[in-house]
Amino acid sequence: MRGIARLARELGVSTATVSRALNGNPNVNKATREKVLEAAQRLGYAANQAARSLAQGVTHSVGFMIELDHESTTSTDYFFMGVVEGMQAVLAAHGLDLLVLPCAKSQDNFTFLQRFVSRGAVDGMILAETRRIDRRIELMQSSGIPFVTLGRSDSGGGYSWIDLDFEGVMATAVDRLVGQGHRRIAVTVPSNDANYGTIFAQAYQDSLARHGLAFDEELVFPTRRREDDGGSLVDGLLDRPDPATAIILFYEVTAIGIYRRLAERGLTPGRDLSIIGFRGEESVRFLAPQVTCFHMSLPDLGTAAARALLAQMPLTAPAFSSGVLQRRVPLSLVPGESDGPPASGVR
Amino acid sequence: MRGIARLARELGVSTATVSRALNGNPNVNKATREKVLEAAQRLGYAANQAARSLAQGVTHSVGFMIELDHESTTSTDYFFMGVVEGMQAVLAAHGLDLLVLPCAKSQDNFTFLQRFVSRGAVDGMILAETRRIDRRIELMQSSGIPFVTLGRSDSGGGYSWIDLDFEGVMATAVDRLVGQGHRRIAVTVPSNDANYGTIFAQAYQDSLARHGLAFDEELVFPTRRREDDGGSLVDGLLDRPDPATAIILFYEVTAIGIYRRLAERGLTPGRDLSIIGFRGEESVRFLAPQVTCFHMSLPDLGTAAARALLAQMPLTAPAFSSGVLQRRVPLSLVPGESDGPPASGVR
DNA sequence: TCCTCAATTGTAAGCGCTTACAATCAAAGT
DNA sequence: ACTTTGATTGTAAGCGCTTACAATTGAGGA
Repeated sequence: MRGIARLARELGVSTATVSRALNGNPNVNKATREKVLEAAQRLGYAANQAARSLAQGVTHSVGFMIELDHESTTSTDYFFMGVVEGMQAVLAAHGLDLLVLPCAKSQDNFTFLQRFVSRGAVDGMILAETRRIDRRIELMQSSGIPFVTLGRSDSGGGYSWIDLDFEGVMATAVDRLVGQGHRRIAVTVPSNDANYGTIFAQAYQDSLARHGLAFDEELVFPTRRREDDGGSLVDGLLDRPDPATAIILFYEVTAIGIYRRLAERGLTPGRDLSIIGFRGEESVRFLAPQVTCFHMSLPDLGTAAARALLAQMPLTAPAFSSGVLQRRVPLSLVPGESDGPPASGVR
Repeated sequence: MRGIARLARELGVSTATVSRALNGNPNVNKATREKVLEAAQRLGYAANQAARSLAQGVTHSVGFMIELDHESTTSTDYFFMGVVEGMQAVLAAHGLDLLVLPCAKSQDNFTFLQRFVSRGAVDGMILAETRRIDRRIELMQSSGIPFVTLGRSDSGGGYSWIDLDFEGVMATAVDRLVGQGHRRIAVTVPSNDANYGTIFAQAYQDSLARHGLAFDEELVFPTRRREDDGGSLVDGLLDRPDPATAIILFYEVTAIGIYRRLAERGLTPGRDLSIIGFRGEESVRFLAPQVTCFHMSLPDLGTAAARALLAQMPLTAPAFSSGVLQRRVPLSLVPGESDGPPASGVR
């Protein structure tokens, strides 16, 4: 005999009483409860999770599905760890376990998610790297399991998401550059199919429009998260009749290639070409002159996601707030020396 | 009625037959099996995980416990993600789910682990960031659940671990430097309590001894994973009667601070001070001259860990190989220009 | 003294799935 | 024609826990 039954026999009470004592049910004599808890402690007892889930119909755990993809932002340990830290803290405070579920890039992410969801392995789900069109969202909606996405998508109806405030960042960056006198502002966008690329590009267009600046498709450069892409970029920017004087980078690492090529051409970042990075990354912290970029609290992002999820979970949702929550987490500008007024005689 | 019972009724067979069909039990008529599979597919059925685990006494999932610590090695660029990639692939190929379990730094990691283990939430466990003395190992051993650690420890008896080949790296680095003519070789070691610090330091001593070089405690510098620590280091190295001419870095980022300070002193890396980094990190890839360092395949590390675990799991263990597996994953030298013969007139 | 009621505990029916064992049936053997 | 045998399916007993409901007990009230 094992598990709760063993405890029950040991103490001469029924399994029901043990269960109640262990679960904080008020209908247990105080003395009995203590006896049970003591014995549980002594025997190193912990309720079997499968049995518990089966009986309760609830797992007390939420999944965080991530995709293993070198190219993606969320796949850097730093980003991931930071976000998870925030999530974990909030969830743990509500008695929920966070299970990070890594999906291989080669694997179909829809099927992957479906498995966990339809098997009832989690009570809630957080999805990362949302695509512009993402079937996972409809899947989650039809499953009825609470979920939140880290990133917006065009799929599905109203659902909860947390995203970076790309619009705010872009507006701030463009405002700053325009204020410095720039008129030809280029931008890099991610070359993958994550939705943030589209959003970033759109925000760029909108910001230009707000200043009455013309949108030139040739100033939009799809780049990968590799520093090398910075080199050719510089040539593309400058070797044209109407060169750009500033650039906003989605991936900050691109700055490394840019700096290098600028140096080769005898040019100086911040003077001959103004550069603003999106999210400050560690690899770039050491560049001189320091890249002007935006910072954010990664744990806060995780916290926000976890909270949005909790708001939908029957167990924890405060009755009043259970609903769709959509929020853009702001980033704050950290001025460096990589931007400034455009050199008059460009080139 | 739901679950398997629903399917059974729908098809006019017993739940036992459905279960057998779904699980690939050979004692099912081929036609029946197809009928069942078709219906399952059509109705989007997937077995409830809790029920399955309870009945089988097995979860088909393994945990990978990590600790959330921004400061540590692991929180850099792409360590965990790479490792997880390898693990996930191997485990998935054996029908096992990988659950990454993040433990907050503030949380007691022993208790954290104990919860998952004693509740029977996983069939196997992989532990990261092993300490020199690590109670988790005894915990796992007494639990009887198969486990592997990423990193060695002095705790427990014989158990499976996978670790980096610190000894090999150190030997190669020292050999190389000595070959170039260096006699005063310094080293940085991590200032935290993870076991790899001790191992690295020991390997350093051993390698020196092999060359008959004296060990000087003053040439061992505990450093954090911050580039800043490189600066003071340079002064400590050079401003002494008997300056060091080379240094081996545990954290490669330290090179950034070193380069900076060397430049301030008008000195050149590779000429005035030879530098060899341990594991090549993204943040340092861009330094010029390029840092001589070691590279490894992160996924291979994960793969090795997963395999070592599988060898202990009754379901998957090939009868012959179920046992303790201890392996040091080698790294390969990637020569840069940060090392070379010591300048004759040092300083 | 008998009854009511609240506090506490026990009984037993599941939760959804697996699996040992029994049952059925048709093909094959004698 | 009758038994044997293998293939296939059904029956039912759990897996360890929760929980509705019934049972017990003692205190307080009529």
